[in-house]
Parts: sequence; structure tokens; C-alpha cells
Amino acid sequence: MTNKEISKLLRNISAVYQLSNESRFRIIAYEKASEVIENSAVEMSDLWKQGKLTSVPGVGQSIASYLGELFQTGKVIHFDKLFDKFSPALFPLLDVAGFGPKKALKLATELKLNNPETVINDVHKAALSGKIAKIKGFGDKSQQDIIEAIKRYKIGQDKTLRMSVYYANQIAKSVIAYLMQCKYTVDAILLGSLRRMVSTIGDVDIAVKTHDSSKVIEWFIRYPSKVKIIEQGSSGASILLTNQTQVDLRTIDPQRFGSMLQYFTGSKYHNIHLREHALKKGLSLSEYGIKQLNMGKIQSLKKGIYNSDKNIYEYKSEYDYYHDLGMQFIPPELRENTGEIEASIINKLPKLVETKDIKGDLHIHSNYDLETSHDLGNSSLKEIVSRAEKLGYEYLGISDHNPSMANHSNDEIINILKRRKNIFEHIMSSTKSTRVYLFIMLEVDVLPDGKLAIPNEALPYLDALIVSIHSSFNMDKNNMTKRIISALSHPKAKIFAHPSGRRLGKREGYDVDWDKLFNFSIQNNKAIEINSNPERLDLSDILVREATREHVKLVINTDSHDVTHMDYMSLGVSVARRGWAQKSDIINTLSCDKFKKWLLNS
DNA sequence: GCCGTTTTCGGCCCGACTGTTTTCAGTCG
Repeated sequence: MTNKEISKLLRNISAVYQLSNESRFRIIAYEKASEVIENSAVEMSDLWKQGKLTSVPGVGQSIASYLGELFQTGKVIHFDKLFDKFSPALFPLLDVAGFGPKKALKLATELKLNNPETVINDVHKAALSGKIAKIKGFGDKSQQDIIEAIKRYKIGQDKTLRMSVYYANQIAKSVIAYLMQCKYTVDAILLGSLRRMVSTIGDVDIAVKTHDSSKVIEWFIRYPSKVKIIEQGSSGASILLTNQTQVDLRTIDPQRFGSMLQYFTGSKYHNIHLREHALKKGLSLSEYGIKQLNMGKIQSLKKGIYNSDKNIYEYKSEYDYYHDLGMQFIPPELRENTGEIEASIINKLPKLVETKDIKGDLHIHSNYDLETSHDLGNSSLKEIVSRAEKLGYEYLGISDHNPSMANHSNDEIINILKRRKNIFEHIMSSTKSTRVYLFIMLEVDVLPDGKLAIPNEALPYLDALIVSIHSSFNMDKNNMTKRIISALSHPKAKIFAHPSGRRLGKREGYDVDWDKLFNFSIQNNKAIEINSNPERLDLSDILVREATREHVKLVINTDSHDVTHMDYMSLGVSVARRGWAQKSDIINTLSCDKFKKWLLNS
């Protein structure tokens, strides 16, 4: 039973409780547990074995014991009894936008649907034939909405499908450029999960500072690639673009921009926790500012501007908003309700690593043909070095893939690498103007048995190795971990690249015992990569957080196959920041001399 | 059902928008 499956199970229980008119706090408790487990770096089944399930925030005695029963017997009798009361057909509907438990149940009941396999198609057919509009509480409009929601669901845009942060950013830039053309726009800013730099983005959120909301909203809903207005009100609107991306706009006057910025950046659970913290101080928070609940007890809201009409303190700046709550400003990347609020209250937020701290990129593929079976890069060594100079780097590692073992003898591989070293050194000595130091490296496949896909005799022609998994992804956790540790045990193997092997939206990572791998890395002075490629962003932010807690050395690389990819570095840095990484956690923030010592001394 | 520098009991974030209503329920963020 994976975390994902458990998360879904608990979400369904929450839905069932909603239908049973259970206490709404019990409903919220299950929802919260579901959310936390979905985003947990550690498997619940492992925690259960260690008797530590209740260490997960949101999992108490009760849910822990149900999960224990689940792991032991494969089912939970109490849950099954709850499910028995309702048609199993209502759960698949919950994945369609606009469907909650009540609407799903009503349709399943009225249309007498019991088959979860076909229910979405059945509802679609009922809507097309006009049956749904006749059901009490539904009308023509809601019937039409259901048809469109199912259509979008079918082409893959269900609630869970997300796009890479890089792609979302490109879309957001165009929308912001369009909004800036409106003469009533004072400023347009990216918010939500994009401002927090979450690796995958569901929809694009933008806030506009304006004195005339309705004019900006009218402008927004005429965006050229809009296909549908999802909703429209006096303080915002949502549209759907031709590429199926949803864009949410919120408008606000400049006086209250700070509180709106805070509210619209999220995350949801950060905001909930922040409001709970404020309540304890007698303050009520909203996107419009801070209200004092107990007027007798005067708080010192020094930075806010009191609006007597609305009895609320308003904030132009987000810094001031947090300040008046007695907190340090919290960088958006940390706003996930994972301890940042507590840390900020006691002034203990980490000083996060920044892109300008990065002194070199060690994982770059050139177009040098060393007869590998993997992809070559597109750019020459000269182009790469020139780009590195522009980025202000002190050093670079060219880490082409190893020559294919299948097509070459050991002697041939040795010669290929010898020749490559000579040519690279020649190029570097002929471009004397450069201040960038070059490490001649190689990205080497780790074979299923943990051996490296390169003969030992070739190693003198390499400064260091990056090792990575490119085959046999389906090994069990134990063997995969052994395989990786065995490869990393080689003195020249210094970096483990794209460590989980995940491809966002395409492939889950393989199973690794992270505790074990992290411990090994610390003991043996190895670095784990944060790969900045937008399809990877691997190590994940959650695992980076685990790694920084243990003081594992990390390295942020781009895995560039083209000079333009070298600009992905900031994406990797965002992942590091989301994992609370400081400059001292990231080994390629070291100066060239110090980095050279670490890389070359085994 | 969870949780704890006002608590092991008594709290639990706050608001917008839509469709079908005639004052609100459901969904969303």
C-alpha cells in the first residue's frame, strides 16, 4: 500500500463522512491526513514498522491504528462498513472538476449508477441526453458544465494532472505581458504555487494591482487564447486557455496589496496555520488585512493602516503584514506549513541559498562524440565555457555519457577518453582569456550489479565521475540501494545524479532507502545531485529537506544538453530553497580551490 | 479526529463565486 493509495483512501473516507453529516472537524481531519501523507517523503508502511505513524502531523491514535490494521490485514473493517452505505460509483466522479461528494452522490443515486468502471461515461451520456437538467437542484447550465468538465477530464485534465513549473512560467509571462498592456493595470505579479516554485503547477495565479478592478477583469477575460470563462466576479476571474491551462486573476487596490499577496501566494495550509496563529493573538486574517477581534485589548499593529469604514488594518507590503503578526518575513518557497511559521516566530528561519551563490555547474553534456549509446549535447565546449563565463561561474564539469560498452572493447573506450582529454585540454589552453576552470568528467551508468559502465584503466583520463541509473528501474528498494552504494563506493565517483530517477508527469522514481544512502554519502564524502532539468527536479524538495536535516552534501546541476539549458540552474536552486537548503549545504557554492579539493581528493 | 507557551478538553481559517434558489448549498482555493 503506497502513500498515494493511502491518501486516496483517506480522501474517500472524508467524502463518506461528508455524506453522513459527520462533524466537519472529523471530515477536515481526514482530509488533512490525506494531504500530509500524499506529500510525505517517507512511506507510511515503513513508519508503521517502526511504530512511528503518529509522528506524522495530522495522524493521531485513531488514524494510526486504522492504518496499522490496513498494513496487517490489507483492509480496515471500520472503513469498509462506511463504504458499504454508498454506491462505489460516486468515488471516480470526485476526480472530475466541479464534483464534490454531494453532487456525486446525488447523481449516482438519481441515475441509479453502481459501476465505478463506467460511471463517468454514464454521467456523460445522461447529461448529453438531457436527463441531468431534470434532477432537482440541477439545471441546464449545470448540465452543460458537467458535459464540459467530463470532456476535459477525458483529455487528461483531471484535478491531479500538473505541468512543469518551467512551462507554467512561460504561459504566465505571456498573460502578465498582456495584462500590463491594460491601462488600468498598475502592476501584475505571479503568485500561488508558481511564486512558491512548486515543481509541478496545477494552474497559473496572477494578482493585479489596480484602482479599477472591473476594467482589468474585462480586459483579462478577452485574453486572445482564452477558450472559456470559468468564473467572473467583482474581485477576480478565472479563464481556461486553448492549451487547457487555467489562469486565475485577482485584482486589488494598491493599499491592500500586501495582504492579497500573502493570501494568494498560499499555500492553503500555510494560510490556515497562519490564521490559527493570529487567532491566538486575537487577530483575524483575510486577503483584505488584519481585524482585531477583541477591541478592548489593543494590539500594536504598527505597520498597518487603519481603515475605519471596514474596521480593518490594511497592508501595502507583505513584509509589514508578517511583521505585525510578530513574525519574520517567510520566503514564498517555505510556505508549506512544515515548520516555517514556528521558525519565523522565534527568528530561526534559514538563510536560503540563492542562484548568485552558485560557482559552477558540474553536469553538462557537450557535443563531443565519444560514441555513447545515450544522447549527445548540442553545444561545443567553447560555447559552454563562454556561457559559463557570462553566468559568472568559476568552474565547470563536462560530464558526457560514457562510451557504449556494447559497441566497444575496453581498449577502444580507453582510447576514446584519452583522446577526449587531450582535445579538451587543447581547447582550454587555446582560449586563454577564460577564467573558468574545467573538470573533465563523465556521467557513468550504474549497471544492475552496481558496477560502473567503464573500465578502470580509463579512469586516469577523468577528474571525477558522476554516476547515475539509466536502466533496470524496477529493482526492489534493498537491491537498488545496494546498487547505488556500490557504484558510489568507487573513489572517483563523487556525485549521484538525478537520484530518484523520476520524470515529472511521466515516470515515478525507483525505490531507494534514502536514510541509508544519505548516511553513506555523509560517511564517504559524496554529493547527491539536485537536477535542475524541468522534467526532473530530482532530488525532490521533500527529500532535500530530509537531506539538509542530516547535513548531506548536495550539488545543484543543470544536466544541460544545450547551452540554453544552463539557465535552468535557478529551477534547481528553487528546489533547494524549498528544501530549506542554505549556502553551506550546496557544495558547488564553494570557491574553485575548495571545490577542487573536495572533487579530486578521494 | 487532531492537538497543546493561555488547553488532555474544547477549540478547530476565511472568503469568493455559481447555480438554483428567494436565502442557500456546494465547491474551490
